[in-house]
Amino acid sequence: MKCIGEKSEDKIKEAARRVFLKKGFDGTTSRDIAREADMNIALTNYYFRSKEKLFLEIFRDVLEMYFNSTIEILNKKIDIKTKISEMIDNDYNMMKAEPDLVIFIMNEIHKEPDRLFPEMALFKKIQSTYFINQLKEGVADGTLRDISLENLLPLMKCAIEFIFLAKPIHKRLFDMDDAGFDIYAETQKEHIKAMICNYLVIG
Amino acid sequence: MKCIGEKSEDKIKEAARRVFLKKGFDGTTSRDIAREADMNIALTNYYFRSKEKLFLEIFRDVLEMYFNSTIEILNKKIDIKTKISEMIDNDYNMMKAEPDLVIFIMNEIHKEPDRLFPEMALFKKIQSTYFINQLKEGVADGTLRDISLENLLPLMKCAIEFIFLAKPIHKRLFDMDDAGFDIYAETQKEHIKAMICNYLVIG
DNA sequence: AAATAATTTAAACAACCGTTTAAAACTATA
DNA sequence: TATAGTTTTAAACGGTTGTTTAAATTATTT
Repeated sequence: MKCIGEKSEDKIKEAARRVFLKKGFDGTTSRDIAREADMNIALTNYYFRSKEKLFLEIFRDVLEMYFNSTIEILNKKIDIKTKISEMIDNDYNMMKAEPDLVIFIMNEIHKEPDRLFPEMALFKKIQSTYFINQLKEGVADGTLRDISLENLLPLMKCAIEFIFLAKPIHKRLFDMDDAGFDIYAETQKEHIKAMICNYLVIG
Repeated sequence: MKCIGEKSEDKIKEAARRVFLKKGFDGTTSRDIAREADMNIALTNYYFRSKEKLFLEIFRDVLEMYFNSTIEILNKKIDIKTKISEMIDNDYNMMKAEPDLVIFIMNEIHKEPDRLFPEMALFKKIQSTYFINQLKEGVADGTLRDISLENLLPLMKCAIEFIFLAKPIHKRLFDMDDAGFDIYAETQKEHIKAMICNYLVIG
């Protein structure tokens, strides 16, 4: 077997991931992928049978990557304020490292909700993290405001992800370049941390 | 002139708007639009010259619609707590009436930020609303927390828009049907109102 | 080294894309 | 009612799409 450099299959998958994330499924052609991977166009189908199959494989990976770090943090045995701060930092770092990831997920699911969801396992995991107990206990003993996971989790995610989702709009709206946006995003991060803790933790 | 029913030009534009919002520019074919409008395929180019020109016209309308109601509310002469509540209600109603609108805007801009922005006029309008004065005054006399419009405005928008943007995910994640989601969204709306006012208004 | 298997290639496939054409059908004016 | 102008039509255009083919090349096994 040829072992110089990556295996062709992986090269194609990584190239396809980049192109799909940037242009979406509909905006990506087989030839785009082949060009990005610097490989012959027939190899996509040789290794993955079809553009659709390749896409589904990548989408599953991307969705798992999106949720896994969140689940990990939710399960940490740390106090709730620290956990919220870590969650938001984690989201912030993810959006900086993979700015196309969330808009890609949301848009592809929006266009065709049914075909894209994997087995329930991933979702069950979120429903049963240690964070849920922490929240329930805090609400029971009166140290935390009465709020469900369903409502709290999106509050943690939305503020950071939203400004990155609408990054071009915010840059234009508030006259910022990329450096200015970075500073802006950091400020936003601290606001949302303070705001949520303020609201959630009583006393 | 034939005056029974709508004019063909309007019929095509409205059909195109529906299809574009649902499937995006890349996912929409000229034949999709013709079929949705129940018209011959050549008429799209007869009235709008090209798919691209038709799209740009629609995109401009949609972007304006998105911002105009926000600007209107920001300019109202009402107290800041009421204004925040109205802003969030307005967003909520818009997301219910036009669930495809925001993800459409964000995704199209994400794919090609440069070509899609109209003249600066719309953006200048947001920069100079009455809300800005309200905020600055409140910060100056110590009744409001020190926060910029750039940071506050997205906080108002993100919570509601985000859960609708990720509606299929949230439905799946928390095991809700459409009725369940509606209740959930209403709860979220009240949380975000309380949370922002709590954070912003001192004392 | 010969034979077998795996990989890569250029070329082609039918189907579909956005767009154009030229004739038909329609409306308005004289 | 004849004529000019507008709107609609079916059919076709060249180009691109995802996918397949069969031959060429490379790697592995005998």
